[in-house]
Amino acid sequence: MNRSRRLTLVAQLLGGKRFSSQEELVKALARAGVEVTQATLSRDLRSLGVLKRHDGEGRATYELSGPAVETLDRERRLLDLKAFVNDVRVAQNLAIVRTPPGHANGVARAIDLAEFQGVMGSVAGDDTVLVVMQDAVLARKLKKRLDAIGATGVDHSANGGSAR
Amino acid sequence: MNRSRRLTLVAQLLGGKRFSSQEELVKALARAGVEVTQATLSRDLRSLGVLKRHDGEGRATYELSGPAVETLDRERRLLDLKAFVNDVRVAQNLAIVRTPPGHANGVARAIDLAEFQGVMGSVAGDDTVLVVMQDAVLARKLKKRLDAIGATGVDHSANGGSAR
DNA sequence: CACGGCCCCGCATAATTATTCATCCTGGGG
DNA sequence: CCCCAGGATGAATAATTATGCGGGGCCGTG
Repeated sequence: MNRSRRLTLVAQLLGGKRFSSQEELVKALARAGVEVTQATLSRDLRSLGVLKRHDGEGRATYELSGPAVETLDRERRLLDLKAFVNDVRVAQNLAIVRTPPGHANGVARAIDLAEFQGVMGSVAGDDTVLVVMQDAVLARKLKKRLDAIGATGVDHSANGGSAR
Repeated sequence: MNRSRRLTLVAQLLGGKRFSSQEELVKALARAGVEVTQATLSRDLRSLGVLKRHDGEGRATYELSGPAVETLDRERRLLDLKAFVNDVRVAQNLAIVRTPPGHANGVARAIDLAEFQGVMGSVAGDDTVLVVMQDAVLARKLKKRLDAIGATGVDHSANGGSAR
């Protein structure tokens, strides 16, 4: 198992579930067949630009750096769309995009920056992005585009549970 | 020194300089005349929703993840409308308001509080507020009002209903 | 005034995360 | 083949952050 493969896996795990400590993540990696120590993981998280946030009263969550960071290259945005769009539904001129917990923001930004035709704006919650489209036709077109991007790869099945 | 004052100060400090550990922040607070222990600060950071991220190579940074202050008075909210509404678009009966990252919530509250005519409710993401209006006409009117406020001063003649 | 409930805080300490140091590989030269 | 440089990693440990517990202050009630 080489390092960059491991980094990818870590990113995927973060996308799929909420982790509140590095030890948790170490165990998840172990279950996925990758054994590393917390020390290594700490280094990995740093190079991935992962951040730790406290949601409300209580537990911490590791998240891949979202929109706020400058390090948002095209590469990364595409990854967001590819890896973290779970489902897209359309209602009138609105598109509802489901993501793993905590990734709505990143996906929303990715959608904004991708400048799909007809996007008026989007609002991100925790695991849902609401995209307002100019009209129903363009909304359906957006869904197709996103579905297509998601179909092209990125394995989501790496870990066990989902948090919501 | 009252707690919420301290929280405000912490938020200001975070906005002005990079801090990479709570101890640093504790010292900065001390210089500003507020003495607290790291324990208290840890709790403060949590309630402010502050996050810690690692920039590129090396050091960590604490950042606010949302609106800096939690107790906003009316004065302040109107300021939000003036300063943080970047753009307003209308689609059907919805208004999409863009703000600087992290200010959507503040702006949303400000909109609710201003009680513009026809506002049914609003949802805030990170940098976007979705305002649901009674109908398209009122939505367009809202856009005009917000545009006007942004261009000039604060408009005090708002009226109407809000839901939230 | 006494009492109970709350909230906030500091202290001490537990829990978590980052780093230091020693290895172990790997890939060139020489 | 031998040696060196660089990168990655684990083990141990330092540094940082979170928290259990108890104390103190502040109401509202009886």
